[in-house]
Amino acid sequence: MNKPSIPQGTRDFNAATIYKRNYIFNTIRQAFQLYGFEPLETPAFENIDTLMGKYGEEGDKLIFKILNNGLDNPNKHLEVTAAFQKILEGKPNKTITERALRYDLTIPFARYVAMNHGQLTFPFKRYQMQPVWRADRPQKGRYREFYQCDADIVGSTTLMNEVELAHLYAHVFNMLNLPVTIKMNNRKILAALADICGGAEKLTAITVAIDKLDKVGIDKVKEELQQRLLTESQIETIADFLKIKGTNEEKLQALTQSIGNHSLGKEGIADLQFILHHQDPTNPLPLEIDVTLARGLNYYTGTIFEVKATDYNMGSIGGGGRYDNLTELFGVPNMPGVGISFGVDRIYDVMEGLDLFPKQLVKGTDVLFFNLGPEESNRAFSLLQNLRAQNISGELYHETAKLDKQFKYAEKKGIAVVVIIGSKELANNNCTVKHLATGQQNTIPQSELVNYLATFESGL
RNA sequence: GAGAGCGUAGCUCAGUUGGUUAGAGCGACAGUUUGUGGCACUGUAGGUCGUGGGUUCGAGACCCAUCGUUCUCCCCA
Repeated sequence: MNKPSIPQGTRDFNAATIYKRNYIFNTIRQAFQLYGFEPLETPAFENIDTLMGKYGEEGDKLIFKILNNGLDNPNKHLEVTAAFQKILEGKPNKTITERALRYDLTIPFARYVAMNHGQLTFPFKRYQMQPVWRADRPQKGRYREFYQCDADIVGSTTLMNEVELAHLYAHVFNMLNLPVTIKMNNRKILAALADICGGAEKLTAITVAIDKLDKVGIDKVKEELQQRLLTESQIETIADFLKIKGTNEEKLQALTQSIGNHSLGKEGIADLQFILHHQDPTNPLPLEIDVTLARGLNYYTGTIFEVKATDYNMGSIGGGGRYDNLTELFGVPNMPGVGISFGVDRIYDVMEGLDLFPKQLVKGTDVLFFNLGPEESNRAFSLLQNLRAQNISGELYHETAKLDKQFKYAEKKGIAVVVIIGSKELANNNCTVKHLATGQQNTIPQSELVNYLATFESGL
């Protein structure tokens, strides 16, 4: 028999990991609710049409497709064979696959809004915390199954939404004690730049190239732009644009000089300004204008966000932005929205790497009753049930065994208190309660155990 | 989609230019006179060296293939 294994890019989570993950989930969920978002859950898989074509060509390749059932039906043999031929040509079709695993939470949300816009109260603010799946090559900080936590606002164009989301980002990372930079840019600025440099159709080419600036340097970016058939003067304009540095205010000024005469550029700059000016100047958010920030998902139209941990080498741990026409893809126009996403798995990796998790997250069972014989354990069991009725968690050692063995079990499981009922205690109707961390122990009447532990527990 | 590294005990890893019966630490289990844990000591179990082929008198080591895994690029959270 083969050794058991799990699929590439997936993980099992043990108790200690889950406690820590839940710490992150709970922090994010509380913040979402604090800011007035309501929960939504959507299916793990969607109709393949819902997902395909929404994430660009690369994205389509990374969608996990689900094979249809019944392909082995002899009556459909010819049809299936022909359909499979199309798959080999790179064209998925419904004979072979008509469902696919969720790739992110934004598109399923847009699909939900399009289906239910008649019943929803706008602006609709929803949060969603569910796993997504990508057929990517796993590596550091990259998994094939991972959680996203999204908050989106649809049905409203006001920039106050962006302001709220920027504060929400800052709030969560502040609660997690995780230092971050929230990078911000605006697609209108990039669109204006593209327009000035040879036309809107060059937008994707330009954004892909300048997004690489901090990785490959200015010369390589120029090279790539040359290959993408931009003229010398256009490339120089872009190079000047990329030289924009300094504080956010300085960047805004430089941007105004560079593309401020262009109507779209002017709008983009004003948007950034609005967000930056709506914060407490005595306690500013870690916002940073980054003119090279582009983000791949092609449905963004306005503000774009990306969060990076400042003290740890990891890709972005959050991202988002404004999209004006997302539900139009599903036949419902005029539904502008803006949203952000938290990458829980990467946040976990960063916090683990920086040792930022609080120490007391792991809390095992409260009490272990020792098992020192049939009658003794019988008495212990009824006392245990009394404790459970008072919401004090406990267990009885599963069999009669030597004391040191039972002590070791309690220790390994992080149990704080053991209750010993042996022949002496049984005869005297009392019990010995020992606190493992301090080694202190008291012998008390069995009837007082619940109260004793209740006051003890509240002191923890 | 492109490239690189690594697969030896449950875990982390040694293993010399190819040379007898493949080792350590941790963990597990048992014991150190059966009512007090962590420490220490003693002992036990656990490996067809990822898999298949090849080179060789001889392969854990060298070669090829294959599977798994980690990392980088692409892209992304």
